[in-house]
Amino acid sequence: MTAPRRTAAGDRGGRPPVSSAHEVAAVAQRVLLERGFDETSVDELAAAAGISRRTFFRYFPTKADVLFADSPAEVERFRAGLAAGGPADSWRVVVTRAVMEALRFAPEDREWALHRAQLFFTVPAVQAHAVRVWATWRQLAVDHARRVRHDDPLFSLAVGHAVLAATLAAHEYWTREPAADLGDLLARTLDLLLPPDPPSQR
Amino acid sequence: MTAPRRTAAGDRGGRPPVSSAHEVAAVAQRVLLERGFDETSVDELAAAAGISRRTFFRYFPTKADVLFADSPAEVERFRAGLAAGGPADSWRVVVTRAVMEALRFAPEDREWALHRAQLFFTVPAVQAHAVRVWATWRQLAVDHARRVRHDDPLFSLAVGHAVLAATLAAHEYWTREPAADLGDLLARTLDLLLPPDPPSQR
DNA sequence: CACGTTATGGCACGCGGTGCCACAACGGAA
DNA sequence: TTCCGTTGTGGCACCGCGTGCCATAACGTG
Repeated sequence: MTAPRRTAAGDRGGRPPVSSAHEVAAVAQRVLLERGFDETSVDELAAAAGISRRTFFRYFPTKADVLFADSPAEVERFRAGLAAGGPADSWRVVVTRAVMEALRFAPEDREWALHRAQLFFTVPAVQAHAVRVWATWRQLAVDHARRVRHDDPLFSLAVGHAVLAATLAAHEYWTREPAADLGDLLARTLDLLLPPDPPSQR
Repeated sequence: MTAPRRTAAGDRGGRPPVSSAHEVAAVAQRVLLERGFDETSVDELAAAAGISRRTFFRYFPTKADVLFADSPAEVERFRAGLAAGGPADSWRVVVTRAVMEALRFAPEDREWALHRAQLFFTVPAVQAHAVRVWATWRQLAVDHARRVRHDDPLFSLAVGHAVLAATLAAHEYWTREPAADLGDLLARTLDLLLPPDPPSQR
């Protein structure tokens, strides 16, 4: 019947892509940082990456998404970090470790991460989009908290929002004091904002 | 010269507005809730309010702004609440009171407030805009915290983000349990998320 | 009536984002 | 080789949001 499946061998067939999401993101990020987010149109980004405007929107559903190309990897690290916590570990420690692990970057990516963070707090459109992306983080944190306090949904929600608030506070401070270590800042803000262990009462 | 100032008497002159921001907001909010945010165009909102599309954008800089018509009043209540705290009051109590005071609504506005909260967590465009509006809240909270701990800017930032996180968590819970009292929820989430009083160490 | 003032509404434009479709570039089978 | 299915590409038209520009309407005052 119409042989829908390709034989085997690499699972390829059809026209090969002229580029990749990673390549386009790398070019676009550089251009966006150089010329400004709102001052750069998608047409310019596409031209810089050597693709058409229409193809750009196949790689990224939104102009802002090009700044979050590695977001899925971060989310996956966060998820793995939450799952890696042993039963003996305090949940606050588990969450803190997971956040720090998820947001860790290679030294050569530090400047890029800093620039991106600065975009969050200066360009409204980027910040707006970041909130939508980080909803996944929040949900993961909420699910994790629910496993600790399945009796108190408000507590779980608060934990989820606390994770985001701590992450944002650390990044905001970082943009003003770039010499600081983001990991240290995250550890401190999480310690400040994560609710304390539930008292043994009730 | 050219008599720039009108004589006196009510400070009026020129063509009178055909409507007001409050009237337009009331109509638009109803339509948006009935037909959905993304499914309603600005042309439809303008037509429903009896004004032109161009005039709509003079009343509100953005389609989403029509949902935040009373935001300035809330911000002002928040600011006043923060300033009203006596020196004997704990800063956590002051902040909690200020938030609850700012977000208090008349009983007849309860349903509208609930619907608006539901829009925050379902329509990405609204949530994105809310973040930008609430940056003012955060800044006020940060400034207030700085008066308590002027030595620790990271602490101040964390407080600011905690206020927003608690507000969001309370609203999110409220949208799922509309029978709950928003004030109670706010008090609980703020108690969970506001950092504890700085220990007397150092 | 002429004038300044203020609000309105129409028009054109740019930009982000989407649906549709023709076509290009690959592998495989006849 | 030719035909075919598959997959990526790019062009085009379209819609909605938001803005700048400008003509004009509606007021008060001289």
